[in-house]
Amino acid sequence: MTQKSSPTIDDVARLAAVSTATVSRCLNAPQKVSQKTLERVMGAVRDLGYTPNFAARAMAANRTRTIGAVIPTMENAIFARGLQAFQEALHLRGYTLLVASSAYDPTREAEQIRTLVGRGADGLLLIGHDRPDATYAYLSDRDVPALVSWAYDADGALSSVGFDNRAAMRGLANHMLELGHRRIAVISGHIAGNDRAAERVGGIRDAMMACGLDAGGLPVEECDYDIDAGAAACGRLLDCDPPPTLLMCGNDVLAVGALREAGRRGLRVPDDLSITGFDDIELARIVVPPLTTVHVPHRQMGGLAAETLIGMIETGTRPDPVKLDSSLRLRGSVRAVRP
Amino acid sequence: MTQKSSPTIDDVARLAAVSTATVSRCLNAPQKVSQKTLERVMGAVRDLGYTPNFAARAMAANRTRTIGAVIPTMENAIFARGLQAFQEALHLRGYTLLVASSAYDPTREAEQIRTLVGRGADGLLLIGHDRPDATYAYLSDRDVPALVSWAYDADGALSSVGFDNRAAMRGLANHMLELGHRRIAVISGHIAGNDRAAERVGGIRDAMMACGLDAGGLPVEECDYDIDAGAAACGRLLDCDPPPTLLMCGNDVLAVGALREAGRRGLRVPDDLSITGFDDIELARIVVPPLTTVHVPHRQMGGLAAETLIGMIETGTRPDPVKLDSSLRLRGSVRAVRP
DNA sequence: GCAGACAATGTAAGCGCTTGCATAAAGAGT
DNA sequence: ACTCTTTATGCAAGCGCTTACATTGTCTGC
Repeated sequence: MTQKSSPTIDDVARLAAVSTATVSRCLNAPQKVSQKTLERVMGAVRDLGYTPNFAARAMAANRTRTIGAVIPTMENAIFARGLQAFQEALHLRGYTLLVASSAYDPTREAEQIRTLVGRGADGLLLIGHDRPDATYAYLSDRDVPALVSWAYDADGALSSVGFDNRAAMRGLANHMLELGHRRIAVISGHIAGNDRAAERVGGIRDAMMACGLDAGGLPVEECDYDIDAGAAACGRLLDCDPPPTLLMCGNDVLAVGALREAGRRGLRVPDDLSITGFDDIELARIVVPPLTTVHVPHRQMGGLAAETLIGMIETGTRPDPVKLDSSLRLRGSVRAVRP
Repeated sequence: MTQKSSPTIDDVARLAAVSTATVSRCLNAPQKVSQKTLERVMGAVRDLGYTPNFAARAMAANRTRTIGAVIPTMENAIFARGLQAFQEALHLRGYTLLVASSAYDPTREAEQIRTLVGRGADGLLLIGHDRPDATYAYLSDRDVPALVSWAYDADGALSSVGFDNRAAMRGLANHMLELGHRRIAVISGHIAGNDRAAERVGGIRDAMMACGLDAGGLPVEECDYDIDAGAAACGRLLDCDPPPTLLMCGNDVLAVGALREAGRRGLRVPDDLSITGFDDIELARIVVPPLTTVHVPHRQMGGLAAETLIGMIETGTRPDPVKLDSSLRLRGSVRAVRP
């Protein structure tokens, strides 16, 4: 049914009156071929509308110039944006991106990794460090270069190009403590299997402890990373007595949910309740009031991750981990506590 | 460097003491193999951690159970959502999705189509009908099943599973005319090469003409599909004298941009200016005021497109086009004109 | 004019899988 | 007991490309 009549390299070779080897060289290493032959062959390629068969190429060359990425979800714009930058950088170097998502499930992640490797990915980009040993064993068995992003851990099984989630959230929490907030509650994504979520909550605790506060009593609601779940979690936290003056959320999506729930209850943000996010997606600037959040350097991270991973693939070396800087974005969703 | 030691079908065959043909059958047609052999082979597969090599498989079988989709952009959540549904439906049938984006550029779209076909896509999903004849010629040359979504045209070169953009926007425009709006302006995405954009503007003109209004004088600003461009276009239209009482936008993203610009200028929406969108993405319900818009049945469309395309691939028939219904979502961003 | 070096091209062996066909084994029917 | 099915398995030919190696042609420099 499919590709009834796609021209093959043999057709091109015949039409240009050369061997298939020469056609292959014209496509992959033109400098090895005489000008005259090159033109003739490229003419034949054009006339036939020839496109090399990817599978055959992958099989013969044992590389695909394809890189796989397994991200937790496409739903959150922050990953979409980061991948966009990653993809653009790959494209400049002649690589193609294959994306799969794991829905924050380690089992699915392992499956997706296998699929991508089976599809011939020359290297992999993964998010965060927290995954089963078996997955790491698989990667090292197969000798597949892999890089972690979105997190930074100098001692991880894989090298990383990311930022320090803990320090970033600590910075934000410090700022909030300076504004006088003491009744703090947290809405976090599920922490199991998600080091970014764990580190962010950890950063808040760090800041509280440095202030001499009891971080053990910090109310933390874990939920899925979507607006409705964020709203529900916000509701549960607001029902506490006394209610918090500040809600720190694991990402902007949860914060938007919290904002909505606060509005539904007639609370004014930031006068009655301050809310913070994390990621700095476009949404953070569009909601009313705009969200105070942590800006994640997604473009820089994507670009650098691409360069680094390509380096690993082409030179076979393990790179030094890179820690990028995040920064605070102070906007209207927070204010100081009334004295 | 890559896949130093991935086990092959030969390794499995040796370990299970059968031929490679039997291993292949265990994986692809288990009912053709005796229970005993099946178990032995599957055990070997598990022990070795064997994953079939995709490229080899594609080459030998000349099909990949992969479907390609070329969408205008990943940035707009409406495509992301629609693809999500498409992908889920494909997955149920054992197919995998490969996505590429064209940035609304017909040349890039043609490239991406070639790439996907070169990668062995068994079929393609494309958005809209407006593309060069050469692209259609390529597809029919190669006998690649392809389906159009997001638009409906009974006479298109390809069959479609979509909705009537013109009728949908006409419905919204009718409603706005009933509310008394007469000074209407439009913010549209670029119309060249984009039948959806063209049809939506056409739908507004239809409604106006049916009301006896001069559709020729309708101010239309074309711009890129992003928030900033929408805001800028909104600014240009508001500078007209007299300014419009209603801004109809080609999609929700543009409408959010318009909303922002109106706010920046101190105009109250909907009291001073009504604004409408199109698509009904999540954002439409989150902005203040929430957007009146047209709900696109993206989930239904994605699911049905998947079924239809798989049908085309597996039976080789050309299906009847399907027209789905869109519906209005009336929210706070519009109000009747003061008498 | 000729050895030596280099550039351009061809030859052919796979890469890891699927599948048509041949073969072998096991029942079924008479 | 013997043939005829039916079922399970093996054999081996590709699928369309890349690339190591062999071959041929073209200059250099002496």
